[in-house]
Amino acid sequence: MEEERSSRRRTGGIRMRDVAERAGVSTMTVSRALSEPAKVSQEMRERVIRAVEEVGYLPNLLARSLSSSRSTTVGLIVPSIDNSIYTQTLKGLSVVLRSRGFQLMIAESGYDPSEEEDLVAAFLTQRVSGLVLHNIEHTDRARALIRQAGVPVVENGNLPPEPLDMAVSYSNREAAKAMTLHLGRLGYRKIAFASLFAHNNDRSRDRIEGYRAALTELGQTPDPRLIVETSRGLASGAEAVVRVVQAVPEVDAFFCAGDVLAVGALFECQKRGWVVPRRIAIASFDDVDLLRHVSPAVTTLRLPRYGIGERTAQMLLGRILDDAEYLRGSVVDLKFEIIQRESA
Amino acid sequence: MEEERSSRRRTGGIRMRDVAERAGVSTMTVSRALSEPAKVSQEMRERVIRAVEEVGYLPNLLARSLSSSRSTTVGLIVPSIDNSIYTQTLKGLSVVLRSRGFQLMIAESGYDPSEEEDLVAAFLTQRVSGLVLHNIEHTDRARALIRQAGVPVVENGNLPPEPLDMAVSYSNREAAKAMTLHLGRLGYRKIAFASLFAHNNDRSRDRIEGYRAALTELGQTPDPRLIVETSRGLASGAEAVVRVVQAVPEVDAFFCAGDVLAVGALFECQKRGWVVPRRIAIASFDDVDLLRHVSPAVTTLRLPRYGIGERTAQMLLGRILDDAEYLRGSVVDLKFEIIQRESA
DNA sequence: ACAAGGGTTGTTACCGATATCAGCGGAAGC
DNA sequence: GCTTCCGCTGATATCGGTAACAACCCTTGT
Repeated sequence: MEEERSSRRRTGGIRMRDVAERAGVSTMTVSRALSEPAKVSQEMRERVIRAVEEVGYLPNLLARSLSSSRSTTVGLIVPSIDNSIYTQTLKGLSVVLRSRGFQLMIAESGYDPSEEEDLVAAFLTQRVSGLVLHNIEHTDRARALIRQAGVPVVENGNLPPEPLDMAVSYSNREAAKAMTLHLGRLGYRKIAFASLFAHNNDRSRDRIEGYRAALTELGQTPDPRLIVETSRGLASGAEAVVRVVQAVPEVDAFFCAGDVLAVGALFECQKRGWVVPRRIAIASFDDVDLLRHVSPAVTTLRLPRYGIGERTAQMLLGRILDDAEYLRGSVVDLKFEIIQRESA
Repeated sequence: MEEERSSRRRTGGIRMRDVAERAGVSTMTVSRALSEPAKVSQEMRERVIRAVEEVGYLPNLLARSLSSSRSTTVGLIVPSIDNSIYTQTLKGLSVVLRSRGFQLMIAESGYDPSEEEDLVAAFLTQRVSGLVLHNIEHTDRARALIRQAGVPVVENGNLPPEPLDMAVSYSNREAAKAMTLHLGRLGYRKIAFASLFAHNNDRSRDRIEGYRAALTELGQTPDPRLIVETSRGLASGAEAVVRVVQAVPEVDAFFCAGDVLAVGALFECQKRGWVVPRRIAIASFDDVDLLRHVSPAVTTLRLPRYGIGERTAQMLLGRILDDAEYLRGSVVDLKFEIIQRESA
């Protein structure tokens, strides 16, 4: 005559105890059979597996994580979730994490450091076992929270001078510099640069800096009229061309800090009947399929988006699962590549 | 002389008990002050809040969820994470969920129903309190798992004839049909259709069906040579044009089942010196910025991508937080819109 | 034959929170 | 004045697992 002695009504489904009773063993044996099969005899393992299937048991990861103080989720914070540049990195992360049974939680900060801070807190509250941040700039409290929680973190939008923990990226500064130098070597003298808004965006700022550094190296003094800040989108690229041309009609090259901007710029030039690259060269940041298929095909930088995600996940897992303390402080530079095509 | 009586070493950070001791109250008062402030006196509330800040307490959501059998995470499964069509929906979901303190977990099934099943199990194991699926086709076990878990689900890639629970989408069939009819009314007679692979893809299949239905309504017999199945990407769009033109040179309209395909097709036509829409019309599925800015601007379907995410999240939250049982079984059709431009 | 030790399994005490119900003081009702 | 009720707080059991250690069986060494 079994009686429910608990005053608290059970809500959930089948528990480990049910499996244990069915298999005629203790819950510890079930737990071990599922989590550390090597510690259990062949026979027990099979009996447990069978019981699991018979009763349709799904482990409760909340309970497991709470008890073992170890979770299988990783949090990702990007500035803006609907920006296509993150999808490749996201894919790389997802593939590697999933292969080891980890889940990815994603959120967007809207380029707002204080929102990033809130999200860090929210993720820590969820007890993620790792964090991925796109920014390399963080509020003091965000840094403190992360340090206090002792959670491994990878920054991956840029190479941070002082990494929070680990970092995987390419150098925005060096990439912008390399392309600008490349244009200079090709003979272009009046190289304009269309930047995305640099407010709360370390990537944009570094790109501008790289551009400036290259000009200096080319023996030029950066001309502020050749630098325009704009938002994302095709229309912005077009508008950027208009603004620069108005200020400096003799501009002969246009380097855009984003693929979409470059396409917008290209369309605008074509609308004006300007032959690219004869009248004006165009170069882009970040390779996408589109840039290879427009005419003329656009010279651009290939960034290791997928690899960043992949490597980020590997390092995080190394720290979480294999306790690879030697990874702490690693800053991995995955490099970029200039793709020379017809537009410059 | 306090002594650690537990044999198990504590790993975590500051617990609710620490806050309670600091504030000189019981953990229940802390718990209530944080989760149900109305049930606690003004004074206690303030004392607790102060103690929380002083000791730097972050609640443990794993423990909360386990104890209350209520979680604040929602799982999203998409066929392919690096497809840009999901970003708007993802954004809509994210914004609404976050506003109510929920986190989004995301995973990709790779168009594989059995992988979807595994992911459903993985998410249920994580005790998500809601699921969002892009597919409307699922394995029997996936359906069973979901039913057994009693978790609210929204399907949102298509309108399902038999919803698992709730659905928010537009009708792929009706959209394809509407555009095809539109082209027919504009006077085009030989309308080709470029489809994405239909294997394990209900959306693709419904689009083809809609196209067929429209032709029938136009008094034509669908010509299999005018339907090509292809993969994603600009190159595929171009190649699709090549294949159709070879088989049916007199084709006068080309309806593509995806924005990227349409651009690829447009480029190919221009490469061949064909005037669009004079020689051949082009129409696309799904609106993106690019289609408005190419020349000629491409006639397309505007799909309620963001709204789907938003509404999906609202319905899920309704079920989870407000116990809105009346939502069960709802299928919301958010409609589409034909954007008439120059290419057709 | 007996102690030592490895491999398995079970018992018990937690992980960090919340549900439930009891207790307590003061206002309201008669 | 005394009972009733309400608002607030706390004690205790529990959510579904795992850590740590004890217990047991059997093999091995001497």
